[in-house]
Amino acid sequence: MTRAQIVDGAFDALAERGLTGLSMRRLAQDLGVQPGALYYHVASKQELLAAVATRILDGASFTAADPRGAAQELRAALLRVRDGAEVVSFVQAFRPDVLAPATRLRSLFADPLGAREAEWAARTVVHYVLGFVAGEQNRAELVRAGIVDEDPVREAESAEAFLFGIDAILGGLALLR
Amino acid sequence: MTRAQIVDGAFDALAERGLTGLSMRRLAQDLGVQPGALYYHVASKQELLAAVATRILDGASFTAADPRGAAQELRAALLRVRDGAEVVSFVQAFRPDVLAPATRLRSLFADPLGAREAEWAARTVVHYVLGFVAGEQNRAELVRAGIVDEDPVREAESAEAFLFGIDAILGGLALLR
DNA sequence: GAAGGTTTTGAACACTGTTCAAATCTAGGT
DNA sequence: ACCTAGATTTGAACAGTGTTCAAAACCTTC
Repeated sequence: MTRAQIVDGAFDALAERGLTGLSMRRLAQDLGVQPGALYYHVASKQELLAAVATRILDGASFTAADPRGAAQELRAALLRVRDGAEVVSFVQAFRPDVLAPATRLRSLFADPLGAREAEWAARTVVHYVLGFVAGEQNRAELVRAGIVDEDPVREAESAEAFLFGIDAILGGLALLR
Repeated sequence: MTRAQIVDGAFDALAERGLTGLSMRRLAQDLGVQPGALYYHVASKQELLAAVATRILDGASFTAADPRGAAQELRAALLRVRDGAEVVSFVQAFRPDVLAPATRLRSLFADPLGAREAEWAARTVVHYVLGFVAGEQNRAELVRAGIVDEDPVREAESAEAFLFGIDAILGGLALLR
């Protein structure tokens, strides 16, 4: 039993059962081990979730040269796994450096803007992306739980809606150069 | 013991001890009652938090005629109570209508934009405000817990940073008219 | 004072994350 | 082959969570 196996298991459990279905006990059960064994390899559930969040963000290569593409990459990576945005948001709360990948985003703004403003610009984009995708995935969870009905129109338009906001933000940032 | 008293107690407990310090048992203890008694007046903790979130948002009168002022009002209301943004975000996840006050925001965009776009614009602003304030308050919690040091510079600039993002978004939205 | 409805209790259920001494397993060295 | 030392795992417990529900207590109204 290695740490990597545990992180993998947590990632898979998250993808399959969502964040509410991811408990240390259930994870241990999946791995065929007692709960206490996990704590030899992992300090806490928070630390484990931080590793999972990093794995989620690894899905975004952040190769795009423009902020628009980077934002789309980030959204895609978050959407790839159930509750992805919520996990990243949660981890960001106590480990703000999880979004170090977003440093790339910041540097994309560094040209026209000052250092401080580039930081603010990157954060603006990240807040929006995280909030938007969390909203998408939350709705998906409500649908899955049968609390609200599916909304095919909204789903079909979600990419368009996302880009509407991104383009507004980026357009506004361009004005502030 | 009335429902209003329970919501008040929950609100006060939230303001004093934060979201992690707000349990049904502790709340019952504060009110000098057994935990089970709460469930005669309140269906669940989720429902209770929804009521608390509504109370938090009541702090924002949303009288401002411009989106910029409305966003500042929303931020102020969230900042008024500890973990305010997180609570509202959480409630929004299963009761999207909590931000019905933001309907006002949407109508502010309805003039230059179409109905669909006005909705997207309002959501963009709300995502940003919620994310930004959650970030502020999370940092405050980390400071309170002694995990990170205070950052007076950042704190002093937070209002400026907030408006930077808001102005970028609103400026960009104005371009899309 | 008795009846009836409203509210509270007290105890339990089924979970949660986490800790830790004791048992087990796995090398390495003699 | 045996033994020792270190690395893992177990099993049980601790302290907490939200929630339920029969039974008790409390009001009111007749």
